[in-house]
Amino acid sequence: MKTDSLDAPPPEGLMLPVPGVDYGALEGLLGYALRRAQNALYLDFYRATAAWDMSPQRFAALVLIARNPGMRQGLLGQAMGLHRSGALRLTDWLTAQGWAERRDAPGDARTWGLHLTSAGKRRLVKLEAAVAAHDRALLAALGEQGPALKAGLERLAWAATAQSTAPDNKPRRRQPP
Amino acid sequence: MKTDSLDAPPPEGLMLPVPGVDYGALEGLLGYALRRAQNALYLDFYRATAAWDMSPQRFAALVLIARNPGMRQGLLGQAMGLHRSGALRLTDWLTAQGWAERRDAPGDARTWGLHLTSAGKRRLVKLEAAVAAHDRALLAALGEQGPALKAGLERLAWAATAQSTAPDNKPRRRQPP
DNA sequence: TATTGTTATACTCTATAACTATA
DNA sequence: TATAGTTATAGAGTATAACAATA
Repeated sequence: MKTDSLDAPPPEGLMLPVPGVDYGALEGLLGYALRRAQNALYLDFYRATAAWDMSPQRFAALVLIARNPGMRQGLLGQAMGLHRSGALRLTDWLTAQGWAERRDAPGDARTWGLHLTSAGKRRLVKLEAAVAAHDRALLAALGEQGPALKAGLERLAWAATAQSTAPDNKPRRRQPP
Repeated sequence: MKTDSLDAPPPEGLMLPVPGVDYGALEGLLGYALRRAQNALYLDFYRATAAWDMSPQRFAALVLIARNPGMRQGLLGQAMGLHRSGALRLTDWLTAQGWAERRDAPGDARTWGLHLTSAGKRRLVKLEAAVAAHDRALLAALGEQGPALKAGLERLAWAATAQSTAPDNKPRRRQPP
């Protein structure tokens, strides 16, 4: 199951409109506008977190573990839309870098409880501040329409979910060649 | 240069809020809302284009080539934020699948002119209709705030670009280990 | 000397499938 | 029998670097 993805390397460059190129139907698409915005946001995220070896996904995992100490690896994957194996690799990286650690979970010997290390908690404070500043600057640039945009994105996520999970719209994965 | 990316496989699952999980600072971030929306939109794009072996990126390339017949491979990459080698692979796939073809470009013997094949043009009509329907349904679900959302996304892309390319904010790529 | 496209290679992210241990 | 996590493997997408041909 492969294709065009959500979590990939930071883009080589910006998807800025190139003068002289006709974008045709793309200009009118909400999906394309979303893609362009995310492309730009990703690049700015990497810039804002240059002092850490961070990615939007890793950052989200750190926040989730911080706020839900002892959470299972599988639950982390579920919250992030990842397969179990993806959650494993992500957790491996976080532990290897000293951000988090696996501890025995009470009750079920099959599972780990994920926790931030002391160093991880300490480092996360500054990292969260950097991400918050990056996000705040964007929101500020949008002026009074910022909050409406965020609300709109949340509605959009909901609408797309409803549409792709509707009973007569069978979900689909990419076909093998 | 690797990490978390824009074009990767369709996500395993939706990034829906999981009951009982505390999302902490993520809930307030514009960037996280954007990510969630794109996750859902990607999944719905794949559903809507199930009759083709399509991805948002491939679709964008097809539209660009259709509207700019004879465009160079490098220009395609530039418009899509891709490295030359990425544009090459993308073009290889489009030609292998019979969507497009490389023709000699007049004037410069180093470059190709990219064109849709006749079959590609024919197939693109239905594909564009399917994508447009998918996008229109989302826009409809947003009601009268749809156009504002699209405009907001365009402003957001602009703001993030301005922020990451500001003179005192040096752009950055992920560091090697 | 710079640019276009190519080749070869490597890395990251993701998924699938089979396996182990536990429930 | 089902679930959590693991291991091993494969595939897609992207990038880097060196190269040839052309400008």
